[in-house]
Amino acid sequence: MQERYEAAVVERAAQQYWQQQGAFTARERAGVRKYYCLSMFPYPSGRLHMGHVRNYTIGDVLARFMRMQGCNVLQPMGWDAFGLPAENAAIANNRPPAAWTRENIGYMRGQLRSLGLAIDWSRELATCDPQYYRWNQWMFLRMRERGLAYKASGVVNWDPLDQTVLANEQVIDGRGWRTGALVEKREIPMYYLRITAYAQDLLAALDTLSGWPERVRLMQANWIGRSEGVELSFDYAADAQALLGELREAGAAAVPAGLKVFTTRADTLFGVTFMAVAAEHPLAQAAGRRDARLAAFIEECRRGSTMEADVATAEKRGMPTGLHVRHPFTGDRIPVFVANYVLMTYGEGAVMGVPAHDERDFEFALRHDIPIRTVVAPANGACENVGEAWQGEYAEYGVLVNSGAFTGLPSLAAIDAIADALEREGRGRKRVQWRLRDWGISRQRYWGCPIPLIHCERCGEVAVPDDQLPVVLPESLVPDGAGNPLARCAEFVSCRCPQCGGAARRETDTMDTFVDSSWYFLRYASADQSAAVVDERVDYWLPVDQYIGGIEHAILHLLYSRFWTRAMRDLGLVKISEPFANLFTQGMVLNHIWSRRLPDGRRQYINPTDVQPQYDQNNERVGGVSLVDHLPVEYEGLGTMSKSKNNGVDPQALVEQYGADTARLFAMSAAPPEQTLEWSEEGVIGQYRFLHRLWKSVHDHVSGGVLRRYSGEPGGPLSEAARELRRLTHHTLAKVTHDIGRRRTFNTAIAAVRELFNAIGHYAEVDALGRAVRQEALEIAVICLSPIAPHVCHTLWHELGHERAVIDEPWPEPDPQALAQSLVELVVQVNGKLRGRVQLPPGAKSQTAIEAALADPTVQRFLAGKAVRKSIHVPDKLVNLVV
RNA sequence: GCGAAAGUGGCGGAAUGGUAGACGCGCUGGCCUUAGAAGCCAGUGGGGUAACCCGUGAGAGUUCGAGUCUCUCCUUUCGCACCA
Repeated sequence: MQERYEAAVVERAAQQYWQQQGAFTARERAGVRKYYCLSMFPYPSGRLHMGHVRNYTIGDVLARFMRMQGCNVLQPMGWDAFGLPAENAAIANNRPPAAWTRENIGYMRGQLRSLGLAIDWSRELATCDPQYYRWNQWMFLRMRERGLAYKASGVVNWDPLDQTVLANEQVIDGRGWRTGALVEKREIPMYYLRITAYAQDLLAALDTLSGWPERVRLMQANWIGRSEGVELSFDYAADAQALLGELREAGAAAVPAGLKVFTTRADTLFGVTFMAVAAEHPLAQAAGRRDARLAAFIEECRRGSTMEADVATAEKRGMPTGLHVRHPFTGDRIPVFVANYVLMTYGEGAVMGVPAHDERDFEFALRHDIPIRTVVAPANGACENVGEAWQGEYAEYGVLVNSGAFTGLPSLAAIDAIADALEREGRGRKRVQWRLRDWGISRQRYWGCPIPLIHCERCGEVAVPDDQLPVVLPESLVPDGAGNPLARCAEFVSCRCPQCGGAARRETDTMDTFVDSSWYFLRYASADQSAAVVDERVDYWLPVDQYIGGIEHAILHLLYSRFWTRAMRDLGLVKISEPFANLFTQGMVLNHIWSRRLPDGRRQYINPTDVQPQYDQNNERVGGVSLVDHLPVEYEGLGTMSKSKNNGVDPQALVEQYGADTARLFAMSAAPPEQTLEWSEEGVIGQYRFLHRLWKSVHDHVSGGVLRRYSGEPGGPLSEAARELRRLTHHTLAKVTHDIGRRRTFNTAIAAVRELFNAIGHYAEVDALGRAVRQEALEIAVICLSPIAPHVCHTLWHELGHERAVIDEPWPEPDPQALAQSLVELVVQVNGKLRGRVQLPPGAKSQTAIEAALADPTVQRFLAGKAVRKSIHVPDKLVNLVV
């Protein structure tokens, strides 16, 4: 055996072996438990980043572990290849996105291979491949036939200079990223998928996803946002009626009969003192037509981005329309305002304002001098103070006051009574409101899957017939940032109408890339099937047994995939409803951020590898010096690794310098996988050293001759040291099995193996029996580590005298005999504080344990003169004496 | 703004409601070496000669016992529908 560990040699040999054996090619096998292990596929951005390394290592550890547990494992890989970054690169390099994307895939595939992942590469797919996206188109048309896909108008970010639609990411502080122009909201026609038809199912089924993190289920439930409430209509007062009548005569579009709102707090109805409508609301638009100041305000609301975070954090502003509605019970005139915080996309685009019982309405009322009417009092009777010296709103449920016939009812009963009364008069009804909106999939962008529709002047909108699919995206175009080059590509746009054969125009919008990623996990099961989107093999492999990906996908991607799977189920294509049985959400990878301000005011970010940090007396980074130009740089704290902050670490350099096993070991050991991981060069070196020591330890052991591991056969009694090493060996095996298999805490599994390894280092028995015990300890250490550092363990396993590869080794069971102990230590507490320890045989009775505890001299000192009032005994663990 | 999570030594982190700080990084001392690196041994939360005392973002509460459960607050991170 070679004396020194050489990562490059070891890793090349192991990877070659796996490839020659076709070790990770998966086949359907009856009677064997299948395990479909999937990490979210990468966007081919150019190079792997540490987040990828973390993601794919987690998946690989589980895949290899489950294989050794006897499962038929499938671990595939593919490319989420359509998207915006390719267009940005195309603009920057003046090259088509296709070329850039395919080059990146080639490079990153090599990087993934160098990590030694147990992937079945025969199923590789890329979403920009026409043989993949044709099925996007095919399924879109099936959904359209069933009314699951439809056309409607939607709001987008519009750059008035570039005359182009911007992604939210391209809006920076309300301005276009290239032009700096103030972004506007603009309505355009687009296609939607009716995800809301599945809202109830998507919400209810969250309860069945026991293999998902609770927090993800909560986030999805909140996102879907079911709320029960009352929809009611406020009649227009004379002023509003007159205006709307004028408009009607002038031939304006249909104007609704009353002002409809949705509220979860119908019990506060008598406290309504104003109404607020969104700027896009028809009533606001109507009022704006005769009031220049109002029109200017509405115009102002139109500026800014469509992002909800921007809308919600913007200053709450409003302006009266001068119009009024009538209260449904009292007939009071209520003024209508236009407000920038009312969303046209939620509910009816109008809300009733109850300042006394809603925080936002309260602030709005103070600013606009609107009366505040208390109609709900706390149930404990302290109602007389409410409504006097106003400190703030009372937003809780209570008992109704000043509410006509409903006065005295508790809130919940009042909601029912008010809903009933409204319904009798035909003014309202109870209904469920969802926060979830239908999924707009149209993108006015080039590098995506074409929407398979044709616009014909005679026949209208016509579907591309199935036998003409796929509608292939021309790959030679180069976008320039202004509009969609597809729309300027005559060969693509001009076509024949499939119905009438006349000249027609092809739809040039492409699909949201979330469409591509909403079903790729199904395609892997039958990746070579050219006649159908999926075949019967999908029933064997699906659902995914373990899905692994970043927490940032907790809502959108996972919800869209759940929806898409249901849509496919209802099209009769798959039998499952839920695609992912178990979900694991990994944390982000962080690194320090360093920057400095350039003379022209821009901020320049310096890669942490090029910075020598300076620390204050508390050892905190306060600043640093660039190693390149020796000028000072400022510390900005930790942040997720990103191109924009220039704080990424190139895994390639890491693999070249230390090897894939070290990179994998570091990614798994530095933090629990669900939490953020802080990059640390020192931490990497620590793992590298560990592999060297492990190698040397095996080398020193086998240089004395390889022998069969101790397995409990007679051969003379074991020494105390040998028994202790065996106990730790099997304890470690049990812990690693539990930590990888159940808890998924790879960091503690690695720590346990290191503990075992430290004990092996201190173990000095040299006779045959003693060496057999060390052989056993080393073998189990290697097996335990093999899913995480597979290359070095592949070689070490052979060196320990095995023909069969470690990946084909069954995962061992801990030996209960080795684990048995003759004495266990119990902790003794007095009033919950640690005061002593006693040794007892396992399973000692409470009385025995308490007597032993009382006999301990330190314990006695703390008990002196006090009576023991109570004693708690936790078997084999602890005694607590209460005095 | 709304939704979700996280805060423990100098640092990353460990701890089924039961010994706070496993394991590692860093640091200190020693061995080895011509020297350095690597390696090996020992030590390493704070205070105190010691017995002990204090310590898990802040404040309350539940409990025999709280880093862990509950509430309030503070800070940080993630998501908010056209980044993927």
